Amino acid sequence: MKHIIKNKVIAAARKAMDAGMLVSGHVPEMEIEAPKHDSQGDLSTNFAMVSAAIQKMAPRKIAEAVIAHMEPEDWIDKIEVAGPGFINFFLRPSAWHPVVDQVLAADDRYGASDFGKKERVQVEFVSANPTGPLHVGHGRGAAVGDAVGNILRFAGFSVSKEYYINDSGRQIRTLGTSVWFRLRELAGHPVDFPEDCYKGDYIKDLAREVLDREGPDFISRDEDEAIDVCARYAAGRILEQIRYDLADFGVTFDQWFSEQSLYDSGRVQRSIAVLKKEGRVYEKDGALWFRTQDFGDEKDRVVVRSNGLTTYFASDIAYHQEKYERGFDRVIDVWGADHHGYINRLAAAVMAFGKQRDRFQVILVQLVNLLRGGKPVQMSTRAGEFVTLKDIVDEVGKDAARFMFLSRSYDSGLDFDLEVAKQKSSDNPVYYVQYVHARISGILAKAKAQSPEMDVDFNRGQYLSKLVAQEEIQLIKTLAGFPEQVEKSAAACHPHVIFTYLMTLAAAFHAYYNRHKVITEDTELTLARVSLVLAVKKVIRNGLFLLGVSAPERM
RNA sequence: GCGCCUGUAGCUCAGCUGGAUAGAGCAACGGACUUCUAAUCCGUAGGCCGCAGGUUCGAAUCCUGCCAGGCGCGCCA
Repeated sequence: MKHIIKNKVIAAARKAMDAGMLVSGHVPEMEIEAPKHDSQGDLSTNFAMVSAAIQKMAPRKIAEAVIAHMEPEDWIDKIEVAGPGFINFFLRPSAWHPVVDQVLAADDRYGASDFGKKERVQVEFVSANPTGPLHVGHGRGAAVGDAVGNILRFAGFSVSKEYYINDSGRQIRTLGTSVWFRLRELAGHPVDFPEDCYKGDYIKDLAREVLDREGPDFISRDEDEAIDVCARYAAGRILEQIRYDLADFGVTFDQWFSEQSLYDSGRVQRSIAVLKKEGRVYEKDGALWFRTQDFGDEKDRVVVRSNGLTTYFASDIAYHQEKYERGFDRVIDVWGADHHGYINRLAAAVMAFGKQRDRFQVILVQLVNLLRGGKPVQMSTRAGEFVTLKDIVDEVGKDAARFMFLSRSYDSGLDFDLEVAKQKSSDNPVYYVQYVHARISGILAKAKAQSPEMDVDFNRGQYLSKLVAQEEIQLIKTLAGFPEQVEKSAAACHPHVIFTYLMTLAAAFHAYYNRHKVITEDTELTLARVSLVLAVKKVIRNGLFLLGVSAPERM
């Protein structure tokens, strides 16, 4: 509808110019949008205002000239000039009816587009160290990364979702040490458990498993070797659990990428060699420094420590170089907000490898405030006391958790109240939206039962001219807005745009539902309304799908 | 001190690539179930858009400064 209006405006402007009422034929970028108030019509354009400078005319004069040359249409009621020069279009219901048909025809592709032009995008998210279970913060990152991937894919990007496994380095070693100490405890050797080791109960479980597998003689193994065995076993098991928990949360990846593999393949050393060759690094105090300041970082960063070990940064450089070599046009990393200090140095690395800055993007997800009935839930990672993602999914369910995580912009901190997420009421947005889907399913089932000859699933927008109620037109207008919202959400990588849209659509439906019966005595009206609610059902489902939330037939 | 994020109704937040009279949910108050699911709806009330300048025909939106909160500033990951 918007581009039809836009074309009409352009055509009218040309005619106005031919008639000598406008001086320039130049058509600037204009907006066609739905005004906030009904008194301002159904659609509105700022064409006259943005043309004022070019035409050297008052906006309202331009608007009047354009309207005067507009071809009349039977679906346009009237066109007005308003405010500083807006051109407002008041449409008849027939203008909106084709939308229902479009939704039904496109079905699960309604809202999809080629906006991304198949650009290859990698979205890397979660990427938690396999040293312990995923916690709440990881949950938000997982929900965001997964939804961003879904949305970009739907908007025509070629998307790959990836998990980077930090299975190398000191933390894994610490994990091994933690298990080893607990294992010795189990075997009856009193130990002084180190302060910097992982303290959660899961470490004890892992120690028990290692002991069972390796047998009692394991205790007398060389400590260095034993820690290594513990580390490898524990990391493997924890990663397995992470995969499982993510799958339960509805998150799957196209690729799991091991940090260790970058070392094994010599990739890290090669990247460092390239930096050396290109003079990007220098030695100071026995360490090797990367001149990240040349690319806008606040200070240079160490890639090889004076003890000869590489830093985490070194493998990250190699990893990101490898991403581009795999052919991705754009790389998006989803990180917790506490890692923001890391962006500039990695961006420097990307630029050092000759990539444009905008091909690397970091989505910083702000922290989650976990509450229970309004009161903060106390957590201490050091003491190993924290609420895991699994705990949350077990308590409130996957759908409620995901919807809650995606309800706000990730730029803002998020209050996640377990009590609210569990409530089956209007306090809980997920049910508000899912309820629409379930309600419509109920209606369609009843319609089918009453008139078996009416095949609602193959309904193709019949008797749509019967749809004239204000709530019906409002509902169709909202349906018409979905593709644009998907595009907006994709362009900004903001999943909450879809959340907000779904809430709006749900509200429009509930308002309609409470005012009008779908199944009436009038067969034609009933068929028209069945088409309409079927279209609503499909759009709700498509939107929920993008957020990774299910659309239930019954509640 | 420096950097990133945030500041909008009592609370939680949308709106931020500039547009008309700033929106939603919760909480408060008053209504609607003989109905295709009341997990819903309708109404009322609630605002120096943190403060001060600037740019603009027009600023919650862009720029600058300040104030407040969160996070970060390692040869850790």
